[in-house]
Amino acid sequence: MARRRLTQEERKKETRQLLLESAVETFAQLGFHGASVDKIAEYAGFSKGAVYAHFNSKEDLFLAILEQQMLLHVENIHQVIDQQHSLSHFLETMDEYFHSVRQENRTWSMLNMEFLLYAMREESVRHKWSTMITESVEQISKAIEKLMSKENHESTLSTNEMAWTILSLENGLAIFYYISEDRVPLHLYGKALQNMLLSPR
Amino acid sequence: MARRRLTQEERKKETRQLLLESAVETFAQLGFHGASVDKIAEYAGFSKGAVYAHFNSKEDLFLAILEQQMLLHVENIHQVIDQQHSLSHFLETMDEYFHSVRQENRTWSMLNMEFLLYAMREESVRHKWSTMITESVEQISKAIEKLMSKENHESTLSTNEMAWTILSLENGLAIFYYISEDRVPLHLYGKALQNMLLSPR
DNA sequence: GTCTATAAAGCGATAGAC
DNA sequence: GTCTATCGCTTTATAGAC
Repeated sequence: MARRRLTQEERKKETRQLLLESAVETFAQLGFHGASVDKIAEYAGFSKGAVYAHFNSKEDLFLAILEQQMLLHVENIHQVIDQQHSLSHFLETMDEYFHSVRQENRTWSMLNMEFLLYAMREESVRHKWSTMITESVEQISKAIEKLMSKENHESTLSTNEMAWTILSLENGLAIFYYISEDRVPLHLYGKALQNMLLSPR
Repeated sequence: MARRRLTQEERKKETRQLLLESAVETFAQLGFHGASVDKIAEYAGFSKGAVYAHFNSKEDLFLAILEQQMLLHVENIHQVIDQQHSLSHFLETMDEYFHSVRQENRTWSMLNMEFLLYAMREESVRHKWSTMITESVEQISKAIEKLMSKENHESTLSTNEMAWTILSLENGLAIFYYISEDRVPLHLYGKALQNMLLSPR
C-alpha cells in the first residue's frame, strides 16, 4: 500500500516536472504573454486540464519556475564562490560559468531576460528579485573581500561595487551575445573583469 | 490650395506621431503582447481604426517605433562622442547620459529592454539590431582610440573590447537600476568604467 | 482619415466525464 | 489526475458609414 502511494506520488511529481520543463522552454521562446497554457501543455504531451490540476493559474506556473530558477542560480553562485583560491582564479571561473550558461543553455538565458522584464513591471516579483540579487551581491562581495585581503589587493572600487559590476556585466553581455553572437569578442567577460578588478601596477 | 494640402498632411503626420508616442508608452508598460492595439489607440485619444489607417499591423507599428528609437540612440551616441576632449571626460559624459536616460525617461529604458527581447526572438529584427550595435561599437571604438593616442594611454583591452564593455555595462546596470533602484551604488557606471579603462599606475 | 460594428480566432479558466 | 467540451472574454484585423 505504501509502495502504491509512493508510485502515484512519483508519477504526479513527474508530470509536474515535465510541465515545468515545458513551461521553461515555451516561456523562454515566446515570452509570458506569447506562451499560451495550451502550447505549454501540448509541448509536454498533456492537455490544458493537466496544467490546471497542478497550478492555480498561468501566472502561478510562471512564478513556480521563477522560484526554481532563482534557487538554482543562487546555488551556482555559491558553488563558484566556495571553491576559490585567488581573485584571478575567481574571475576565471566566473568567465567559464558565464560561457557554459550562454552556450549550453540558451533557453535559461532567454528565460532569465523574460523574468527580468516581468520583474520590472510587477511590483511583488520585483521586490523578490531585488532581495535575491542583493543577497547574491553580498555573497560575492564577501568572497571578493576575503580574496583581496589574502592577496593584499587594493582598488578604488568597493567590493560591493565590484559585485554589482560583475553581475551587471554578465547580464549586459549576455544580451549582446544573443543578438550579435559572433561579433562580440570571445571571453570578453573575464577579460573586462580582470581589467576592472585587477588593475595593473 | 497648397496651403490646405499642407495642413491636412500636417494633421495626418500629427496623428501618426501621437499614435507612435502612445505606442512607445504602452509597449513599454505592457510589453509587445500585453499592449493591445485598442489600448494604444485609446491612450492616444483615437479608435482602433485610426491605427490601421496609419500602420499595416501591430507589428508594423512596433517596428516603426523600433526604427525611430534606433536612429535616436545612434544620434545621441554620436553627439556624446563628438564633443569629447579626454578619455576621462568621455566616460563622465557617458555616465551622465546614462543617468539622465534612466531617471528622466524610464519608459524608453523599458522599451529598450522590450526591443532587445524581441530582437532575441525575431531573426530579421535581430539582424538589424546586430548591425546597428556593431556600428555603434565601431564609432565608440574609434573615438576611444583617438582619445587614447592623444593621452598616450595603454590597456590590455583593445578599443573594440572597451566599446563592447561600455555598452554592455550600460544595459546590464540599467536592468538592476529598475529592479533594485536604491540599492545599486550611485554613479557606479562611470566609476566602473574609469576603473576598467583608466587603470591607475 | 477616423469612426462603429463585426468577423474570426485565440486566450485563461472551469465543468464534468472517466 | 487527466481528458474533452465549453464559457466568457479579449485579441487582431476588416468592412462600411461618414
